[in-house]
Amino acid sequence: MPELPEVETVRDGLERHVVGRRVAGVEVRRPASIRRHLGGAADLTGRLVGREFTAAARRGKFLWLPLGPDGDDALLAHLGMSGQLLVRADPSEGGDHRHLRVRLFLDDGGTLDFVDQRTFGHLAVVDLEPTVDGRPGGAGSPAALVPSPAAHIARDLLDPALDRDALTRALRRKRTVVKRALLDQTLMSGVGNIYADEGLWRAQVHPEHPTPDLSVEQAHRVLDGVTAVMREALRQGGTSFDALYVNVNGASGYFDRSLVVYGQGGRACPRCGAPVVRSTFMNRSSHFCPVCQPLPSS
DNA sequence: ACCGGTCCCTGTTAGC
DNA sequence: TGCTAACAGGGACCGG
Repeated sequence: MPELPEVETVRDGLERHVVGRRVAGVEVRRPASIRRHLGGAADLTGRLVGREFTAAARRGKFLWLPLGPDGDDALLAHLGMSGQLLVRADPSEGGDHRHLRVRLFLDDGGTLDFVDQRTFGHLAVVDLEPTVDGRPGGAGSPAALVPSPAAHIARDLLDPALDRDALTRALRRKRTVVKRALLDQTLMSGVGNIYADEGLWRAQVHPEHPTPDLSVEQAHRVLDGVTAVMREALRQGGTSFDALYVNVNGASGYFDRSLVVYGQGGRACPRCGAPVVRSTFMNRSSHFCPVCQPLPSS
């Protein structure tokens, strides 16, 4: 499932392979994949054809490609849990992907294909608006602009413009439990179920540790743990599961081999040997070591 | 304003 | 073998 490292891998691929190219046509095969674009397929097509992709930007799990020449709007993409953006040089070679939802024809004969099996992802053309702090909108963003539908999303843990001390304070002010806070995209963005579990294991903090009870040191450890695991995943090209996620050119990441707790229920904790516990929480599964990550005694 | 619960959606897999 | 149910989960949305 694409979280920050995977989306950043896609962003990097788009920057290298799509920026500078122009849209020649749009084919929407599944209207639900553009459900967030008010105006439908015709309007989406009208706002894309003839426009040039001038950059590839990202904040958390939101990706956008600013459109030239004006650069005050952008193609916004969210990959959801199974979305892929595949660059193809010649779509007539080989068959279309089974879950091809939207195809953008580029002016040099290639395509940018949006493929999404589970359909939580979407594309839209949206206006950009100024960031509240005047800093660049996110990774790869050349301007202090952010897509309107992503303006409520907080900066992510790898963003140089992130105020880490303010985030630590905000985290401890929350009246919830730490894993829920990690997944709250308005507090910090980019963290999903996988990296939340891995980061909490590193920090030796229980997923249901109440946020107000986190010491400053624990809060730092949690943020550092999540940041570190995402950086390592990014270096390895993102996590991949059963080929659902592939990067912009179709190459799978391989960080899944390095996962310590996620999906490892019953396996021995590499730190202490106790069996990793899998529990259900927030309609999601949580994985943690009950010995290394004890709940605080209240 | 903040918080927690629900639902959306589809393909795969486990279990009877 | 064939069916059903569980499962995967980001984020919009809504009620308290």
